Amino acid sequence: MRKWEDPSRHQKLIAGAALNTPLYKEVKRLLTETISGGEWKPGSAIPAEWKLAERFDVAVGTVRKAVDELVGENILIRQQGRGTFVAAHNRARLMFHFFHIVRNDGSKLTPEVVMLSFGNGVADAEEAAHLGIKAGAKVFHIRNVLRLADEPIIFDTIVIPQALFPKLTASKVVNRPNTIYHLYQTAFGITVVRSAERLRARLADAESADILGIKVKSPLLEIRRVALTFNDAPVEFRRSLINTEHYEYFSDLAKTGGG
Amino acid sequence: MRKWEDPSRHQKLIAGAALNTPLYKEVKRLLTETISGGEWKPGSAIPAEWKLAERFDVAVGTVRKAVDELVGENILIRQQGRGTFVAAHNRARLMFHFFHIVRNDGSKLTPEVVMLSFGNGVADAEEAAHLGIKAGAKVFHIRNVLRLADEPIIFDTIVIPQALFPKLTASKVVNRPNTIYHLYQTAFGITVVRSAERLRARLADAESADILGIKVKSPLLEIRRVALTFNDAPVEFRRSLINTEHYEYFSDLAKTGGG
DNA sequence: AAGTGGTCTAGACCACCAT
DNA sequence: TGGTGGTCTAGACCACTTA
Repeated sequence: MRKWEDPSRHQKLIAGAALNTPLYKEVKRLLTETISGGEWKPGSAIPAEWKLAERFDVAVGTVRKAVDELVGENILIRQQGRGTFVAAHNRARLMFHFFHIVRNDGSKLTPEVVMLSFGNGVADAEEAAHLGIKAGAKVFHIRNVLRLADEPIIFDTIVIPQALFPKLTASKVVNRPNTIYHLYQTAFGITVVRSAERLRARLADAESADILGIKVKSPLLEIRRVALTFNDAPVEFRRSLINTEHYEYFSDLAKTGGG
Repeated sequence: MRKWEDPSRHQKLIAGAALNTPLYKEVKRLLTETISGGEWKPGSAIPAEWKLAERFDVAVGTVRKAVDELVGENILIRQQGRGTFVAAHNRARLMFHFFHIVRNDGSKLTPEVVMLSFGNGVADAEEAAHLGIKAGAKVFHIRNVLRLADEPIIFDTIVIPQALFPKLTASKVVNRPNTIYHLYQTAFGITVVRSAERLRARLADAESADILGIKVKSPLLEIRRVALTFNDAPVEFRRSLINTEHYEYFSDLAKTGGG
């Protein structure tokens, strides 16, 4: 009997998943687990598709469909002729997927990050809700100012649970050789895969006006971002205040799906 | 000779397309042309996949890959057991893909649209640039206030080229039975398929403060949206001013690709 | 030349919908 | 019961990278 003639192997592979789960969804889940479990490191290649097909005892086409979705979610990266790689955080990736500020003329600049403070603290109600932890749980608060073209444009407050980032110190943050998401990934094994953002307009208070070098009551764009890892588990809550006099936030939706 | 043994038929189908264009991209282009050309109307089913495969002389899998991308771009809608349909504009579609305002608690309300004015005019430099027309070209200006929970929250100014919407009148806009994008689609054959948005914070001037029932110099979120049809051709430029005291703009990126 | 992903084909069977 | 999309398989060949 050839394998596609055996109706039970599908259920065997699934082993506890919901009934009627497509095989490729199950393969996708196994791939995701293998990545988040650390068997394949960020930046390295995963096995060739035919090897994965053999390992999971499915057809190559089924593996391809699973990989297709993970590529669409920016978790894997395909390179024709080279292989398929686990996405690693670097400046280019951060700028492309997580930095949505452009100058009025549409050009995109890389910000210079200056840390203002690093502190131990506890989560307030809002922070706790966004991070899926209890109010009062220990967190780190990191405040940065982001400079574009030598002007302070963005005032960031980052909140992360101490439980996820044990023994993080200010010096580790300041002396990181790469982006902070790269630090999360390499030092704590936490990969940020997507984010959800909420935006509103507000007036600058005394502190943010001082930091951004503008007048009190100037208009500011406020972004609240929750950064998520696999299975939509929250990792970081970030509040950004942006002086949009010469910069804008852009949201190009769709365009993800096709070519 | 079986058809997959004939290496020339691929180039035959492409007929002038760039070299090495994948077949499914060509099929996608033909599907898009057939839709925008009006052979298949919004809301109606397109032929079954095996019929399309026969019509284009390709395998069903190739048709599926082309349709996959158009589904990802919200141009086609698949319904298992029923068929594949050309996406039609309606309230649900508008709310899901083009209305990104939620209440602070995350709930989404349907706005009540009240038209303030409808006028002939000419495009200024900014409007012309966004619409891909010449400054001074004739446009319609439509101003609306959008009410949520009986409060005026959004002040919209819509700019559309008269060349694309000949003989549009205020009464057609006011008496439309459905959304304005549905009107574009049914009365002018123009289907909005996606949009690109830029956001910033600004202070309310006298007019917007009056319309939104807030104080002058209150903070407002400004959205500039360009709505696009097939091949990214611009259709509408819209400037929205939003009172974000109790409402927010949300941007959930990714999540498009996978499930 | 060897290895990888990208495309294309062909056909089986399943799940769902309308009738 | 017939028709549709959804899944899965199997295998061919192409395009690209690396050595």
